[in-house]
Amino acid sequence: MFAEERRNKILQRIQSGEPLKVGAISAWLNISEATVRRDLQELRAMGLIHRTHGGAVAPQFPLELSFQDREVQHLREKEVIAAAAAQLVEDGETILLDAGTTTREIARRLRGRAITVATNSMDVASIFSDDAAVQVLLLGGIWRKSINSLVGPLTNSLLKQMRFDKCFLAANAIDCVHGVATHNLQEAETKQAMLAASRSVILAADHSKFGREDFARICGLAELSLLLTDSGVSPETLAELETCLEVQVAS
Amino acid sequence: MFAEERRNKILQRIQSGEPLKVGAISAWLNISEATVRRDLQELRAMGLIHRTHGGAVAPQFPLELSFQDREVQHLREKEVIAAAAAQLVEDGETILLDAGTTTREIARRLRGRAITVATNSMDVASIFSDDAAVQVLLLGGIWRKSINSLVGPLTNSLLKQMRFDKCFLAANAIDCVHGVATHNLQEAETKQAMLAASRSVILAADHSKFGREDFARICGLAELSLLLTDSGVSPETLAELETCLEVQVAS
DNA sequence: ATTATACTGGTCACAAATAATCATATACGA
DNA sequence: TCGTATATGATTATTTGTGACCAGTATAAT
Repeated sequence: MFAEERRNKILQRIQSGEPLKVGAISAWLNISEATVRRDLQELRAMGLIHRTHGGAVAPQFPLELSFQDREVQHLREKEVIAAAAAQLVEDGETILLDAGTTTREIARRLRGRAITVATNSMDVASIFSDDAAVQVLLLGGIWRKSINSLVGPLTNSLLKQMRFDKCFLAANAIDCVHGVATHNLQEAETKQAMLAASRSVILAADHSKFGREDFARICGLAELSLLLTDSGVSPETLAELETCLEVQVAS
Repeated sequence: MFAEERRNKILQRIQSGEPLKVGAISAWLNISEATVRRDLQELRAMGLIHRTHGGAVAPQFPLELSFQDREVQHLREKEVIAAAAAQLVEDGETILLDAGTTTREIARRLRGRAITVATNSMDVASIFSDDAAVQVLLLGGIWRKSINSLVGPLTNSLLKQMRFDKCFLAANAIDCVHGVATHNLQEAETKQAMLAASRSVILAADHSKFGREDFARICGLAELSLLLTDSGVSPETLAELETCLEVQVAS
């Protein structure tokens, strides 16, 4: 039996919706499990099946493709940072929340508080959808569907008319020399406007963001009020950062 | 049973709107609660579910909105009106869509068109969440969660800075003498601002709205460019309306 | 407010599955 | 026939999924 033949047989059964185990295929076709795994690897590389631990199933296009398939990186760290961030917020304050997975975590911790939250992120806003305590002000703008947030000149001009107690900012890259940056110029502009509209600016960023550079510069570190990060940051980096601004390590 | 399979099962039940408890899932699938929590954590990280204490529910937005259809009154009429409304829109135009069930139907008919849609309704915006053709401009403002739209002085002042080709307006009450009205003063103000920001204003309203009065007046009938309604309107009412403005009966 | 209960995330350990490596067998062309 | 390339099977170290336990914390009841 040729390899090609084998793979077709496997593919057929899996595409019919039947989940197959490696051991079952091995016994069925009288080949070693190593070979089965190699076959499945091939099929997966072609996108014809979805590999799981122990076997394979048919790929589900309808669900997976329509949603953000990217998982949240460093979820643990973000949660720790978010908990610390929420403690910085006092009742009655007006808070500006940037778009991002970290700020989304912060939003979750702010549910039920007697505050006003302004944001340009649909994800952040949606967290308060059933929250009667938090008043949500959604900034207007062009809806960038890929990141599910509102950007553009309208968003920026809106921010010029407002003043917030605290702003929680997110960023992709933080570097002592080059400052804070993100990947998109338009987003960077919006973040700059947020920064200018807030009395106190707190950058919430896990340790993976440090020492990285990115295209669109937002601001220098000195312009921030506080840098909130997790304990994964190396002592050297931490020391270096602390020469530029106040740093709080959440744990 | 593979982890993937398990998560799909869980996801399916939760997305159907059923709130699930950790213990219930554990018993249902014969897995430990620890594993259930890890699964839910995965799904949450992907943004597919909303985690709560003790279990999980479907995320509020935008998933739910595009699927869940609240009971719409006069749906048949609204669909007819919406189809006619969509035909009035030309490619390249900038369209302003009011909040309301009729305008939501119009939005559905505009999917895939090469246009820019501005709206203060989260429901309307969400219809274009997976539409690459339509550029969506979401107006900012205070999020009134009960009607899922954005209102307030900010929304109104934003509209002053814009100019739209066409505006599709919704209203609760239409009367030849008393004009167009709705139930909420704040909403009425926003609708007035919409009216002022558009070259052409089309009021989309099914026949049940005629001859009714309501608290917050929006404008007189003469200020509208076109009244779009369904064939359920009585001949007398129709004749009366036509003395005030242009009327199109969709069928 | 205080207690009681339930849920949570963390760590550990165990088992299963995997990828990496090596050895062997087979096929093919020179 | 030989040498090479490819496929397969076996072995092993590593990774991953799972369940049990525990300390901390949120929710609910009083």
